[in-house]
Amino acid sequence: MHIDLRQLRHFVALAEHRSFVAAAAAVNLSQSAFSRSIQSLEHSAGFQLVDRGSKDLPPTQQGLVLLEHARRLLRQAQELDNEIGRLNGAESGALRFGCGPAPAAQLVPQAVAGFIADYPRAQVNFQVDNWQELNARLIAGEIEFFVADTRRFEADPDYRVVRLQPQRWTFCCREDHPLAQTGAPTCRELFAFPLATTFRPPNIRKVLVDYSGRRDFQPAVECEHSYALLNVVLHSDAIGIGSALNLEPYILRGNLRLLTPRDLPEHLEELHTRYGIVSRNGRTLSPLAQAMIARIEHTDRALTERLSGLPSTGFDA
DNA sequence: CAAGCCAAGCCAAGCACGGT
DNA sequence: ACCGTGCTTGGCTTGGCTTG
Repeated sequence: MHIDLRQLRHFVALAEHRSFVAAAAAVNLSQSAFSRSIQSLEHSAGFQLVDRGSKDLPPTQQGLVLLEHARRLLRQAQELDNEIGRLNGAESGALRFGCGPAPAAQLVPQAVAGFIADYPRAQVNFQVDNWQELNARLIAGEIEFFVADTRRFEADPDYRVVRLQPQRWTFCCREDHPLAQTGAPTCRELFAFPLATTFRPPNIRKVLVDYSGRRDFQPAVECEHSYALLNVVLHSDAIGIGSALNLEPYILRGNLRLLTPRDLPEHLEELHTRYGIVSRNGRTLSPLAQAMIARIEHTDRALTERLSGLPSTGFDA
Protein backbone atom coordinates (compact mmCIF):
# COMPACT_ATOMS: atom_id res chain seq x y z
CA MET A 1 0.00 0.00 0.00
CA HIS A 2 1.25 3.45 -0.92
CA ILE A 3 1.20 5.73 2.16
CA ASP A 4 0.27 9.32 1.39
CA LEU A 5 0.52 11.62 4.41
CA ARG A 6 -1.78 14.11 2.75
CA GLN A 7 -4.54 11.55 2.48
CA LEU A 8 -3.95 10.43 6.06
CA ARG A 9 -4.32 14.05 7.16
CA HIS A 10 -7.62 14.19 5.29
CA PHE A 11 -8.85 11.03 6.97
CA VAL A 12 -7.95 12.37 10.42
CA ALA A 13 -9.86 15.57 9.60
CA LEU A 14 -12.87 13.51 8.49
CA ALA A 15 -12.79 11.46 11.70
CA GLU A 16 -12.71 14.65 13.74
CA HIS A 17 -15.37 16.64 11.87
CA ARG A 18 -17.62 13.68 11.01
CA SER A 19 -18.62 15.48 7.83
CA PHE A 20 -17.09 15.68 4.37
CA VAL A 21 -18.14 19.32 4.05
CA ALA A 22 -16.66 20.45 7.37
CA ALA A 23 -13.49 18.36 7.01
CA ALA A 24 -12.93 19.61 3.45
CA ALA A 25 -13.22 23.20 4.66
CA ALA A 26 -10.81 22.43 7.50
CA VAL A 27 -8.11 21.24 5.09
CA ASN A 28 -8.89 23.96 2.50
CA LEU A 29 -10.24 21.66 -0.19
CA SER A 30 -13.46 21.61 -2.13
CA GLN A 31 -15.82 18.96 -0.88
CA SER A 32 -15.55 16.96 -4.08
CA ALA A 33 -11.75 16.95 -4.06
CA PHE A 34 -11.85 15.89 -0.43
CA SER A 35 -14.27 13.09 -1.25
CA ARG A 36 -11.91 11.85 -3.96
CA SER A 37 -8.97 11.95 -1.61
CA ILE A 38 -10.83 9.73 0.90
CA GLN A 39 -11.92 7.42 -1.92
CA SER A 40 -8.35 7.17 -3.12
CA LEU A 41 -7.14 6.26 0.38
CA GLU A 42 -9.92 3.66 0.67
CA HIS A 43 -8.88 2.23 -2.70
CA SER A 44 -5.23 2.01 -1.59
CA ALA A 45 -6.18 0.45 1.74
CA GLY A 46 -8.64 -1.96 0.17
CA PHE A 47 -11.46 -1.26 2.64
CA GLN A 48 -14.02 1.39 3.57
CA LEU A 49 -12.79 3.91 6.13
CA VAL A 50 -16.13 5.32 7.28
CA ASP A 51 -19.68 4.05 7.37
CA ARG A 52 -21.47 6.34 4.93
CA GLY A 53 -24.79 4.77 5.86
CA SER A 54 -24.66 6.42 9.29
CA LYS A 55 -25.38 10.10 9.66
CA ASP A 56 -22.28 10.92 11.71
CA LEU A 57 -19.90 8.93 9.49
CA PRO A 58 -18.32 6.69 12.14
CA PRO A 59 -14.98 5.05 11.20
CA THR A 60 -15.31 1.36 10.34
CA GLN A 61 -13.38 -1.22 12.41
CA GLN A 62 -10.58 -1.17 9.83
CA GLY A 63 -10.88 2.62 9.64
CA LEU A 64 -10.25 2.90 13.39
CA VAL A 65 -7.04 0.90 13.07
CA LEU A 66 -5.89 3.03 10.15
CA LEU A 67 -6.87 6.20 12.04
CA GLU A 68 -4.67 5.25 14.99
CA HIS A 69 -1.69 4.66 12.69
CA ALA A 70 -2.44 7.80 10.70
CA ARG A 71 -2.34 9.97 13.82
CA ARG A 72 0.94 8.39 14.92
CA LEU A 73 2.53 8.78 11.48
CA LEU A 74 1.45 12.42 11.20
CA ARG A 75 2.82 13.16 14.64
CA GLN A 76 6.12 11.49 13.80
CA ALA A 77 6.29 13.34 10.48
CA GLN A 78 5.81 16.62 12.34
CA GLU A 79 8.49 15.67 14.85
CA LEU A 80 10.88 14.71 12.06
CA ASP A 81 10.20 18.04 10.41
CA ASN A 82 10.86 19.81 13.70
CA GLU A 83 14.06 17.85 14.27
CA ILE A 84 15.37 18.64 10.78
CA GLY A 85 14.51 22.27 11.35
CA ARG A 86 16.36 22.21 14.67
CA LEU A 87 19.45 20.64 13.08
CA ASN A 88 19.39 23.28 10.37
CA GLY A 89 18.81 26.09 12.84
CA ALA A 90 15.78 26.90 10.72
CA GLU A 91 14.46 30.43 10.65
CA SER A 92 11.94 29.73 7.93
CA GLY A 93 9.07 27.33 7.52
CA ALA A 94 5.58 27.02 8.90
CA LEU A 95 4.62 27.47 12.53
CA ARG A 96 1.17 26.33 13.63
CA PHE A 97 -0.19 27.00 17.09
CA GLY A 98 -3.45 27.93 18.75
CA CYS A 99 -4.81 30.28 21.36
CA GLY A 100 -7.97 30.89 23.33
CA PRO A 101 -10.20 33.91 22.60
CA ALA A 102 -8.90 36.03 25.49
CA PRO A 103 -5.15 35.68 24.72
CA ALA A 104 -6.10 36.28 21.06
CA ALA A 105 -7.24 39.81 21.85
CA GLN A 106 -3.94 41.41 22.91
CA LEU A 107 -1.11 39.13 24.01
CA VAL A 108 -0.79 36.75 21.06
CA PRO A 109 -1.22 39.35 18.27
CA GLN A 110 1.42 41.56 19.86
CA ALA A 111 3.76 38.59 20.28
CA VAL A 112 3.20 37.55 16.66
CA ALA A 113 3.90 41.09 15.53
CA GLY A 114 7.28 40.95 17.26
CA PHE A 115 7.96 37.45 16.01
CA ILE A 116 7.46 38.17 12.29
CA ALA A 117 9.85 41.09 12.61
CA ASP A 118 12.52 38.67 13.90
CA TYR A 119 11.59 35.82 11.51
CA PRO A 120 10.37 37.44 8.29
CA ARG A 121 10.68 34.16 6.36
CA ALA A 122 8.47 32.19 8.76
CA GLN A 123 4.84 31.43 8.00
CA VAL A 124 2.74 31.83 11.14
CA ASN A 125 -0.69 30.22 11.43
CA PHE A 126 -2.52 30.59 14.73
CA GLN A 127 -6.03 29.35 15.28
CA VAL A 128 -8.39 30.87 17.84
CA ASP A 129 -10.67 28.32 19.46
CA ASN A 130 -11.87 26.91 22.78
CA TRP A 131 -9.54 24.74 24.86
CA GLN A 132 -11.27 21.49 23.87
CA GLU A 133 -10.70 22.10 20.15
CA LEU A 134 -7.16 23.33 20.76
CA ASN A 135 -6.37 20.24 22.81
CA ALA A 136 -7.75 17.98 20.07
CA ARG A 137 -5.55 19.73 17.51
CA LEU A 138 -2.54 19.47 19.80
CA ILE A 139 -3.08 15.73 20.28
CA ALA A 140 -3.56 15.26 16.54
CA GLY A 141 -0.27 17.05 15.95
CA GLU A 142 -1.90 19.81 13.91
CA ILE A 143 -0.51 22.50 16.21
CA GLU A 144 2.66 22.51 18.31
CA PHE A 145 1.27 24.36 21.33
CA PHE A 146 -1.55 26.60 22.41
CA VAL A 147 -2.04 29.56 24.73
CA ALA A 148 -5.10 29.21 26.98
CA ASP A 149 -6.35 28.56 30.50
CA THR A 150 -3.98 25.93 31.91
CA ARG A 151 -6.00 24.59 34.87
CA ARG A 152 -6.89 21.32 33.17
CA PHE A 153 -3.34 20.55 32.06
CA GLU A 154 -1.08 21.53 34.94
CA ALA A 155 -1.31 18.20 36.80
CA ASP A 156 -1.28 16.03 33.66
CA PRO A 157 2.16 14.45 33.00
CA ASP A 158 1.38 14.28 29.25
CA TYR A 159 1.48 18.08 29.04
CA ARG A 160 4.16 20.71 29.47
CA VAL A 161 2.78 23.98 30.84
CA VAL A 162 4.54 27.33 30.95
CA ARG A 163 2.49 29.68 33.11
CA LEU A 164 2.02 33.30 32.06
CA GLN A 165 1.55 36.26 34.38
CA PRO A 166 -1.87 36.24 36.09
CA GLN A 167 -4.01 39.21 35.02
CA ARG A 168 -6.81 40.53 37.19
CA TRP A 169 -10.38 40.47 35.93
CA THR A 170 -12.06 43.86 36.25
CA PHE A 171 -15.47 45.51 35.90
CA CYS A 172 -15.75 48.31 33.36
CA CYS A 173 -18.30 50.52 31.63
CA ARG A 174 -18.35 53.04 28.78
CA GLU A 175 -17.01 56.52 29.58
CA ASP A 176 -20.42 58.27 29.68
CA HIS A 177 -22.15 55.50 31.62
CA PRO A 178 -24.20 56.67 34.67
CA LEU A 179 -21.82 54.74 36.95
CA ALA A 180 -18.69 56.15 35.33
CA GLN A 181 -18.98 59.33 37.43
CA THR A 182 -19.22 57.51 40.75
CA GLY A 183 -16.11 55.36 40.18
CA ALA A 184 -16.82 53.14 43.19
CA PRO A 185 -20.46 52.04 43.19
CA THR A 186 -21.85 49.38 45.48
CA CYS A 187 -22.40 45.85 44.20
CA ARG A 188 -26.16 46.51 44.31
CA GLU A 189 -25.76 49.59 42.05
CA LEU A 190 -23.43 47.69 39.73
CA PHE A 191 -25.70 44.70 39.26
CA ALA A 192 -28.69 46.91 38.54
CA PHE A 193 -27.19 47.10 35.02
CA PRO A 194 -26.96 44.22 32.54
CA LEU A 195 -23.67 42.35 32.71
CA ALA A 196 -21.54 41.35 29.73
CA THR A 197 -18.91 38.70 30.38
CA THR A 198 -16.70 36.10 28.80
CA PHE A 199 -17.07 32.53 30.02
CA ARG A 200 -13.97 32.90 32.14
CA PRO A 201 -12.81 32.69 34.83
CA PRO A 202 -14.43 29.24 35.18
CA ASN A 203 -16.00 30.06 38.52
CA ILE A 204 -17.28 33.48 37.45
CA ARG A 205 -20.90 32.37 37.82
CA LYS A 206 -20.47 31.48 41.48
CA VAL A 207 -18.72 34.77 42.16
CA LEU A 208 -21.42 36.74 40.36
CA VAL A 209 -24.13 34.95 42.34
CA ASP A 210 -22.29 35.94 45.53
CA TYR A 211 -21.88 39.56 44.47
CA SER A 212 -25.36 40.05 43.11
CA GLY A 213 -27.04 38.25 46.03
CA ARG A 214 -29.27 36.51 43.45
CA ARG A 215 -29.08 32.73 43.13
CA ASP A 216 -30.55 32.84 39.62
CA PHE A 217 -28.11 35.49 38.39
CA GLN A 218 -27.38 35.27 34.67
CA PRO A 219 -25.23 37.69 32.66
CA ALA A 220 -27.22 39.58 30.02
CA VAL A 221 -24.52 38.90 27.44
CA GLU A 222 -22.00 36.06 27.26
CA CYS A 223 -19.42 36.04 24.51
CA GLU A 224 -16.09 34.24 24.15
CA HIS A 225 -14.54 37.00 22.08
CA SER A 226 -13.18 39.84 24.18
CA TYR A 227 -13.15 42.30 21.30
CA ALA A 228 -16.85 41.72 20.49
CA LEU A 229 -17.76 41.82 24.16
CA LEU A 230 -16.05 45.16 24.75
CA ASN A 231 -17.88 46.60 21.77
CA VAL A 232 -21.16 45.64 23.43
CA VAL A 233 -20.01 47.50 26.55
CA LEU A 234 -18.90 50.50 24.48
CA HIS A 235 -22.37 50.84 22.89
CA SER A 236 -24.69 50.01 25.78
CA ASP A 237 -25.30 50.41 29.50
CA ALA A 238 -23.86 46.96 30.08
CA ILE A 239 -21.15 46.46 32.68
CA GLY A 240 -18.30 44.43 31.23
CA ILE A 241 -15.89 42.02 32.84
CA GLY A 242 -12.57 41.52 31.15
CA SER A 243 -8.94 40.85 31.91
CA ALA A 244 -6.96 43.97 32.68
CA LEU A 245 -4.66 43.19 29.75
CA ASN A 246 -7.50 43.25 27.23
CA LEU A 247 -9.13 46.36 28.72
CA GLU A 248 -5.92 48.40 28.88
CA PRO A 249 -6.02 49.93 25.37
CA TYR A 250 -9.61 51.08 25.89
CA ILE A 251 -8.83 52.54 29.31
CA LEU A 252 -5.82 54.43 27.98
CA ARG A 253 -7.87 55.85 25.10
CA GLY A 254 -10.56 56.93 27.59
CA ASN A 255 -13.30 54.80 25.98
CA LEU A 256 -13.82 52.64 29.04
CA ARG A 257 -13.80 53.33 32.78
CA LEU A 258 -12.81 50.80 35.40
CA LEU A 259 -15.34 50.29 38.18
CA THR A 260 -14.37 49.33 41.70
CA PRO A 261 -17.40 48.31 43.78
CA ARG A 262 -16.57 49.57 47.26
CA ASP A 263 -18.14 46.56 49.02
CA LEU A 264 -16.26 43.83 47.11
CA PRO A 265 -14.49 41.14 49.17
CA GLU A 266 -10.83 42.12 49.44
CA HIS A 267 -9.09 38.89 48.50
CA LEU A 268 -10.31 37.06 45.40
CA GLU A 269 -7.47 34.95 44.08
CA GLU A 270 -9.74 33.18 41.57
CA LEU A 271 -10.51 36.42 39.77
CA HIS A 272 -7.19 36.33 38.06
CA THR A 273 -6.48 34.72 34.72
CA ARG A 274 -4.52 31.48 34.75
CA TYR A 275 -3.19 31.44 31.22
CA GLY A 276 -0.17 29.63 29.98
CA ILE A 277 1.48 27.87 27.07
CA VAL A 278 0.53 24.21 26.73
CA SER A 279 2.48 21.65 24.69
CA ARG A 280 2.81 17.86 24.73
CA ASN A 281 5.51 16.32 26.88
CA GLY A 282 7.97 14.21 24.92
CA ARG A 283 7.44 16.00 21.63
CA THR A 284 10.25 18.10 20.23
CA LEU A 285 9.22 21.67 19.55
CA SER A 286 10.43 23.21 16.30
CA PRO A 287 12.94 26.08 16.55
CA LEU A 288 10.21 28.44 15.36
CA ALA A 289 7.82 27.19 18.06
CA GLN A 290 10.50 27.66 20.70
CA ALA A 291 11.19 31.16 19.43
CA MET A 292 7.48 31.99 19.38
CA ILE A 293 7.02 30.75 22.94
CA ALA A 294 9.97 32.86 24.09
CA ARG A 295 8.42 35.84 22.31
CA ILE A 296 5.02 35.28 23.96
CA GLU A 297 6.66 35.07 27.39
CA HIS A 298 8.62 38.23 26.71
CA THR A 299 5.54 40.09 25.46
CA ASP A 300 3.55 38.86 28.47
CA ARG A 301 6.14 40.24 30.88
CA ALA A 302 6.35 43.56 29.03
CA LEU A 303 2.57 44.03 28.92
CA THR A 304 2.20 43.12 32.59
CA GLU A 305 4.85 45.65 33.51
CA ARG A 306 3.02 48.30 31.50
CA LEU A 307 -0.25 47.39 33.23
CA SER A 308 1.16 48.27 36.63
CA GLY A 309 0.50 51.90 35.66
CA LEU A 310 -3.25 51.28 35.48
CA PRO A 311 -5.43 52.28 38.45
CA SER A 312 -6.35 49.53 40.91
CA THR A 313 -9.76 47.95 40.45
CA GLY A 314 -10.32 46.37 43.81
CA PHE A 315 -9.79 42.91 42.33
CA ASP A 316 -6.12 42.84 43.27
CA ALA A 317 -5.21 39.94 45.47
C1' DC B 1 12.83 22.24 -24.29
C1' DA B 2 8.50 20.47 -25.99
C1' DA B 3 5.17 16.83 -25.62
C1' DG B 4 2.76 13.57 -23.05
C1' DC B 5 1.19 11.65 -18.77
C1' DC B 6 -0.97 11.87 -14.48
C1' DA B 7 -2.51 13.39 -10.03
C1' DA B 8 -5.02 16.93 -7.82
C1' DG B 9 -8.50 20.04 -7.78
C1' DC B 10 -12.76 22.61 -9.31
C1' DC B 11 -17.54 23.09 -11.08
C1' DA B 12 -21.85 21.31 -12.05
C1' DA B 13 -25.15 17.76 -12.10
C1' DG B 14 -27.21 13.85 -10.00
C1' DC B 15 -28.63 10.94 -6.23
C1' DA B 16 -30.09 9.80 -1.45
C1' DC B 17 -32.15 11.09 2.58
C1' DG B 18 -34.42 13.63 6.21
C1' DG B 19 -37.51 17.35 7.50
C1' DT B 20 -41.68 20.10 6.70
C1' DA C 1 -44.46 16.64 -2.86
C1' DC C 2 -41.05 19.79 -2.15
C1' DC C 3 -36.84 21.57 -0.34
C1' DG C 4 -32.34 21.62 1.72
C1' DT C 5 -28.24 19.21 2.81
C1' DG C 6 -24.54 16.07 2.08
C1' DC C 7 -22.00 12.95 -0.78
C1' DT C 8 -20.61 11.05 -5.37
C1' DT C 9 -19.47 11.30 -10.15
C1' DG C 10 -18.36 13.13 -14.84
C1' DG C 11 -15.94 16.41 -17.32
C1' DC C 12 -12.66 19.68 -17.38
C1' DT C 13 -8.29 22.52 -16.16
C1' DT C 14 -3.88 23.01 -14.14
C1' DG C 15 0.64 22.10 -12.79
C1' DG C 16 4.44 18.98 -11.89
C1' DC C 17 7.15 15.25 -13.54
C1' DT C 18 9.14 12.25 -17.09
C1' DT C 19 10.81 11.19 -21.51
C1' DG C 20 12.73 11.75 -25.96
